[in-house]
Amino acid sequence: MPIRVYNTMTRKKEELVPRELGKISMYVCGPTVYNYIHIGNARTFLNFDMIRRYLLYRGYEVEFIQNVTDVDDKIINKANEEGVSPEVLADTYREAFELDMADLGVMPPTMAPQATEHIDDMLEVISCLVDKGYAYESEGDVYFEVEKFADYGKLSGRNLDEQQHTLASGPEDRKRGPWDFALWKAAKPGEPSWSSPWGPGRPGWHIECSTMSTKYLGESFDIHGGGLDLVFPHHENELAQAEACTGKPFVRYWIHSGMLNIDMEKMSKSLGNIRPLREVLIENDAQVIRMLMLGTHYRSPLNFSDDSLADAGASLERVTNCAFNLEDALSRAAVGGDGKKTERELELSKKLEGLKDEFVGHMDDDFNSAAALGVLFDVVRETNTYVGEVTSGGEPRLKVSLLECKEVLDDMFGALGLFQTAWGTTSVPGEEPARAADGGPSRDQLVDLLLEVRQAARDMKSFELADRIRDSLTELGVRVEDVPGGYRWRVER
RNA sequence: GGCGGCGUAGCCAAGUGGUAAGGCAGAGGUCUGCAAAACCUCCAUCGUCGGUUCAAUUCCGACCGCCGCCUCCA
Repeated sequence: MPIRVYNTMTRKKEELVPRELGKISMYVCGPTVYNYIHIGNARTFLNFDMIRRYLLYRGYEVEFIQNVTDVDDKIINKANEEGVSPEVLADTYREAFELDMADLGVMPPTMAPQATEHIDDMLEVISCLVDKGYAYESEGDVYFEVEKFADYGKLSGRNLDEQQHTLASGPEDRKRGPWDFALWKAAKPGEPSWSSPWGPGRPGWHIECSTMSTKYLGESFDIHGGGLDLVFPHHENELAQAEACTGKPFVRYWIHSGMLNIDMEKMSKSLGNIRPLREVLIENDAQVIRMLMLGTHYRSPLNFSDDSLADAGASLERVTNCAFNLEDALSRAAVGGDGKKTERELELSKKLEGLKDEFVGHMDDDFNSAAALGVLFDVVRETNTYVGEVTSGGEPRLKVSLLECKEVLDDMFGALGLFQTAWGTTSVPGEEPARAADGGPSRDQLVDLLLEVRQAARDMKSFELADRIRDSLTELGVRVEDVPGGYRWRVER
């Protein structure tokens, strides 16, 4: 079964057929590094990380390029405010961005080209456009002449004559048409600049993406992504530049991530409701944020609030509980006698197999992570039921069937990017690494010792003492649960 | 004004021309010394009004409400 993706250009779901068999070339617009990113940015990057990981899961080789815009009005202004050079400012926030992404468990791009390191490449494209008559120089600026590009508007479905053209504060008089946009901006005093055939200046915003995406991925690469708000004008302009210059289709599939609102309102400076990712991460595990994002289809609007965050946390806990309890059961399960599955185990295998197919079916359908999560929770239920049977003794159960549950769960986590580190390794709860000791007793040993004492107290019906031990451990963040014939514990995250 | 999207249970959120996944919360039950976790059961006719159809929440139309974009924007 093929993967189907919604293509913004055609406004339809289409079968994903890569340019090259088994290989996906993908470009996602990255940050302008003038500030810490906010939770809305994070949504977009998490969505594309999910998409990338799913493509990997489905066996594609994925080349993932994400640019860093490190020269721009916003950067220059912010640098002036802070009294540092634009270069230093951009470097600072680029590094912060990389840390944020790592915290979120977003895989680093295959390559993260920076605009300032590709000025020459951009100048080449601009020259190409000037030579072909699509661009013109005007007082040291160079503009793309929208009227010359017949297909202009095909991505965003706009007819420019019918658009409200709010006059920008820019140099309107230097442009031939109101929709013409800058490829090159003449330098003003004190601004970073590079020399060009049209005098010193710096590139416009859109040109870097056309240039760098094509440079690294070639013509007509597979997927171009970004936030929905970039469709117009950013992507429309990128497309115009690239296709005007090369004469070939720029991109095969345009994918756009839906916007995130805060408490039902658009996040904006004027409303003062911007939520920096870093702040959110102080009180919330990255996995909670990912869970929240996965719960809504990537193209739908998503409302972000403390309530929605709490909600996501609660459902994530159901998953982590399952993982912990599964791990615990695994540690106490019998190897499994003659290794032959009983009717029960055969039924379980069959069910898991079916759920896995369902899961893939949902993800194949335009990366429907919300529906896929539904299936994940079905697996959680099956696992919990089986783990319950194992834990409560009765007939001996097969370890291999527990491992089967684990395999399916881990598989789905990987496909969704849940519990994955930025570097492609997993950190699924339950698989606690051995706690290091300094030669003395380890934490585990001490906790187990306490719990053995508690168990003895319970056996003697000294419930007051038993509860005291449990309560004290709870206060210390150690969660104790009794199971038939024993106990299990874990450290709360 | 142009383009686009949305309106599904208390909340979040999938989805389908044939009587609606999943999560959270809630109610009841099982298990437990208690608790926790878990399991079981219960909890919606899908904004309104028309139309097409044997059958619509799902298709079409109108209307109401909400939202995004229209060169800052993930």
